[in-house]
Order: sequence, then C-alpha cells, then structure tokens
Amino acid sequence: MPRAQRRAGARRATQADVARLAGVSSATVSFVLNETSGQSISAETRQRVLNAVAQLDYRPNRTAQGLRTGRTATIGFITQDVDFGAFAGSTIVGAHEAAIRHGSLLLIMNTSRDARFVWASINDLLDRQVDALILAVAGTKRVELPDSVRSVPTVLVNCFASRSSKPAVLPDEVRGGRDVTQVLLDHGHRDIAYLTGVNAAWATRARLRGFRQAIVAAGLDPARQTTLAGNYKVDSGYELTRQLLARKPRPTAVMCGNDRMAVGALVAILEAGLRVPEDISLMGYDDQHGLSSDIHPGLSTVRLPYHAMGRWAAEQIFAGALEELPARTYVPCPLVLRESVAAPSSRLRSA
Amino acid sequence: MPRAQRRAGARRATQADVARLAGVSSATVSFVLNETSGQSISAETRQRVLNAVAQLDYRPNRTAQGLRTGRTATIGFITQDVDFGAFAGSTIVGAHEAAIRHGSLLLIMNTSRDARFVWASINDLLDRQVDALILAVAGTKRVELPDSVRSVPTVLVNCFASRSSKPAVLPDEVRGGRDVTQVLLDHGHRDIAYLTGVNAAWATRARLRGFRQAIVAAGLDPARQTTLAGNYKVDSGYELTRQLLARKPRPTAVMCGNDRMAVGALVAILEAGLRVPEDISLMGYDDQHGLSSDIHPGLSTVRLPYHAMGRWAAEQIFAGALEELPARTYVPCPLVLRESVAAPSSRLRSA
DNA sequence: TTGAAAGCGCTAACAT
DNA sequence: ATGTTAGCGCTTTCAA
Repeated sequence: MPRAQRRAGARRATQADVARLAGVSSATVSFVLNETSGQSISAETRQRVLNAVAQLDYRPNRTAQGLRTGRTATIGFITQDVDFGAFAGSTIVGAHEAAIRHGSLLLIMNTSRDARFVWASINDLLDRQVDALILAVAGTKRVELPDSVRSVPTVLVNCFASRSSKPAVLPDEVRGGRDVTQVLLDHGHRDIAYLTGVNAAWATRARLRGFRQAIVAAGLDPARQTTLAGNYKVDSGYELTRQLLARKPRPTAVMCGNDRMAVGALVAILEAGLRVPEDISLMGYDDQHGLSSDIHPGLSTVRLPYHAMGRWAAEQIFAGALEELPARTYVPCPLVLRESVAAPSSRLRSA
Repeated sequence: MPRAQRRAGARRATQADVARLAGVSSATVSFVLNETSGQSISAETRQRVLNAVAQLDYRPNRTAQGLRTGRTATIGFITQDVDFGAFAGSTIVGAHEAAIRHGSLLLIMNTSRDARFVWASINDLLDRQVDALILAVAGTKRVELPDSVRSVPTVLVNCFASRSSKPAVLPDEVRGGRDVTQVLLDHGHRDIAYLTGVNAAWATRARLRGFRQAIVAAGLDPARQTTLAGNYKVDSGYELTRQLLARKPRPTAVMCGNDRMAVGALVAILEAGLRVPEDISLMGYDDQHGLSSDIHPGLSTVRLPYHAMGRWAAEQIFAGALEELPARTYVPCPLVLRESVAAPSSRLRSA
C-alpha cells in the first residue's frame, strides 16, 4: 500500500528515491517520465522505473523543473477589479480553461487602479518566473506598462497600452450597439430612446456610435432619436424612463446602457401601468448573470465576451506568435434574445 | 541608466552578477538582501551590494528561493465554481488581500464538481509546492479530500470534509435567517410569508431553521406562518408572490430565499398595484452586487460573508495554528438595511 | 541503452 | 566580517 507507507508530514519522494528503488540513474527516471526524444529506454528498465514511481507515489517537483528549464507552466494574471465583478471572474475562467488545456496554471494578482501597484504586481509575478502575463482591466481603458514586461509574452484584455507593442483584445462595442439597435429596427420600431451609461467611458461612446450607425443605415435621422445620459445604475434607468414616459408621443422602444438600467426601466414602465414588451420594447446590455435571464419578461440583451477574451488571451500565448497579432483584436458581443422585444403596438403608434 | 543597459530579451541579472559587480561573494549578497539574522555586514560592503543591486535592476528569482527554502510564498486556491459567481470572486479577493499582506500570492485552480478533478487539482497545486491550500465551494456541502493534503496546511471555505481534521469556515445561515425575520418582527409584522430557496440545500434549511427560531421566540406559531418552496430564481419569487397576493388576508411582509427571488416578488407586487414598503415589506438574502443596492426601493437583505471567509481562511494559514481551530467556524452574515421594510399598513392589517 | 556530472539561482552551515 | 561550499530536485549534455 503506497499511501500507507507515507506518514503524515513524510517528505515527498524525489527523483533520486525513484532512481534508487528502480536501480537506475536519476537521468533515466527523467528520460522515462518526460519521454525525452532522442533517448531510447529498454521496455524493461522503463517498467522498473514506472513501478518505482507508482510505489513511491512520486510526482516531479515543478519548482525544481522550473528552475532547471526556465519554464514554470504558470501565467501571471493581473486584474484591477476591486471586487472581482463578472468581468474578472469570467475572464479568469476563460483564461484558466485555455491554460489548463496546456498544462499551465494562473497565478493571480488583484491590484488597485494605481499604476504603481500594477507595476509592482507585474514585477512580483516576474520574480516568480511566470511564462507570460495577462493584464485584464474592468473598464476599458489605456494602461502604462513597465519596461520589465518587454521580454515577457503579454496580452492585454479590455485595455490597451500606450507605447508598447503588446497585443490587446477588446469587446466590439460599436457592433454591439449597432446590433441592439438593429433588433429594435427589425421589429419595426422607429422611435427608439437610448438611455446611455456613463458618458466618459470608452464603451459608452462606442455603443452610442453603433446606435447612430444603425439608425443612419435604416434611413432615419439620429438627431430625432432620444438619447439620455445615465450612469449604468438601476436608479438612472428608472428615473430616465419616467421622464421618457411623460413625453408624447412616447418612444416605442427603450435601449439601455446596461441590464441594470434596464431593470430600472422595467420597474418604471410597470409602475406606469404599461407592459413589456406589449406596450414598450426593452433592451439591455451585458447579459448580467442572475439578472437578464431571470427577470420577467426575460431581457433581450447583448453579452460582453469576457470569457472569450480571457480564453483568447491565453490561447495566443500558447500559440506563441504574439508579435504577429494586430495591436487590437475585437471580439463580437453576441446578441441574447429573450422576450422583452416585440413589434410596436398599433395603439402606441397612433398615439 | 540601468534600464537602458538591458536590451529586450536580455537575461535577468542573477545574484552572482550582483556579487561580481560589488566585488563580494554571492553569500554576502544574500545576507544583505535577506537581512539574515546572526550575520553582520559592514556598512560599506552593504552599500556596495545595494548599489550593484540597483544598477543591475536585480530581483531575486523566487523559484530558486523556493527550491532552496521549501517555501514558495504561494497558496493554492481551489474553487468548484463553474463560472465564478459572486462567491468565488469575493472569496478569492478576501484571501488574496490577506495573502498579499504576508507576501504570498494565490495560485488558482478552477475545477468542476467531480471529486476526481478536485483531487487532481490539489495534486497539481502540491506539485508546484504551494505552502498551503484553500478549498472553496459555491454551494455549502461536504467534500472528500485526498491523502496528499494531510501534510499541507489546508482550510475549507463554505464546505466541510468527511474524515479529515481540516478546519472549515461557513456562513452562519441560521443566524442570518433569524436576523432577517427579526427585522420584520421588530417592525411589527405578525403575518410573514417566507419564500424559500431550493429545499435540498444546506443553506436553505439553515435559514428556515433561523426563521422558525425567531418566530417562536416572538411567541408566534411557526405553523401559522406561510412558507412556500421556491428555487432561488427570479421567476419563482414572482410566481410565489402572485399566489401569496391572491390570498386573504395576505401577509404584510415577504421574506425571500435570495435577492433574485425578491426582485421577482417586487415585480409581482408592483403588477398588482401595490407598493413596497408601504403595502408590503420585502426582504432578500445575499446582498447581491448590482441588484439589492440599486433596485428601487433599495432592498433590505443580508450579506453572505464571502470576502470575510476568504480572508479568514488565509489569515489562519499565516497564523499557523490550524490544528487548534474548531472543526467549523461560523462567520456572521451582516444585515444590510435599506428601504424595503416598514411597519405594516393599518389598511392591510384590518383587511 | 544507460550513467556521470554540471548547473539552473539561491540559502545556510561552516570556515576563515 | 566575509567567503567557501554543499546542496534544494530536476534536466541535459556528454561519455561510456
């Protein structure tokens, strides 16, 4: 019973232990275990080694391997997300999946927004000899990188660097905004109100651009569509929608900067005695877990490709051709259609 | 200019490089940098070393240190959370904060629910010589641990092990349920409906126990209070509340298994032309980010201490007295009071 | 087909 | 007060 042999606290078996038990050299053990190419080991020796490995419950010390080979099979993952919202979580999981598939793990560093802390984190990670770095930032923005990353494969997620040539992956927010608008247009809406998120944000502006593109493409005048500036919170969706409902004619569809604002909008609409989507169509943005899918009626929205971006970042690292990547790669935000959109009601259209 | 000297891809300076430049032995460099006790270094030598370090931008290779000292300053963190809901995220951040404070990092492994994968993950982490393990599980449950963890400091978060003596930290759900109920009782409610979550869950049963304790302590009969079984989704809160509103007299307060159910309840209440909290008081559970705080009116709820549990787990590891800990430690779930609770309206009371 | 030996970058006991 | 040296556990030339 191999397990029974090892008492609590007993030292792990080393390669030397295996070699001794198998009556071979430590090099041979290494050759067998790594199936080193260019080395032929007799079937018999091989079996003896394998038996010894099993008997001692031997597992190579990855730290020692790392020191020797210079590869630690570890990717440093830096986030600036204060509380690991959906963003960092999904991005990590995406990167993690790809990493695992290639036998690597993620060494995670959650840092504040202060650039100095980010730099310190990067250096901490490099001290631990990570093979590559992924830097993920919650709100899309520009970042500064220290010189020390120059020699380390690095991918930026949801951010882009000033003067570095590190490839970045970003959500295609322009297309996201366009797609959301198009859904509404396709249903026959011609009077669409857009309640945007925080104006200063990169994403907000990109989505608004997409909105205008779709409106123009439909032969309508963007200036005649209502756009109101909100702040991505439920309350602002609620307040702005109340304003909207007081107008006449009121819009037949409301597009929100995110799902939370859409929840606020929904409450305001219900309070006014109206129904979604019969009286007013509603679209969110984010596909926030536990919100858009569970609300009544199910909220049509667009998913931010956090998971896909995380996975992409890790995959590029393993593909090993970071230099050939464009400075920015855009990942589409898939539409998630549920029940909150319908054709405008004729009653409202004539109102 | 130290930085300019290092071209891209240039090899990192090693301790030997520093020693050479400072004209001392590599041991001296180590003594200076680690402030090794029992070693006295002349101020002058010390300064020479420090200058060389600065000039070469030297940073010790933590992998090599780890191999030598047997300590990697890394904690393995295992989660079974498929998509890193609020749980894993907050728990990681809590553990991360404590880890950072002690100079350690988190090596993260996200795994499926299958016990074999958990075991494999644990072993992967041990191969990388992590100093300790934290195993965190999303839905409170029992877990099985492999023998290999016996010699490694381990803390369980939100789960407990069968035959191992690893300390566990869990949310005090009984008290949470009791506290929520007490808030309602304190406001004068005597007819409280409890829409529970999934019945099979440990948390659901614990909260229900707390509910009953509070009801009994208030001198009321638990059998006369309505409890309806839901499933933690928005829809079930919506449906059950509709059933509730059809009854007469209808309850003056609704307690929900979680915040998402409370959102469903809110929608049903609004649809029925009633208001929260004027006509009906509402309480959630979880304090789900982006939901409870942003909804209108703000949802009174209880916070699951994910962050606190994660931090606690890491702190115990650094405190280094895991054996002295009780098998289970319960962390309180703080009340978060907002606007969704008021005294029952007299109109309803007499109805 | 296998073994001996050097060495990855560091720490720590032991010399001097 | 500082240097020498022996490893930590592994990979990988080179030799046999």
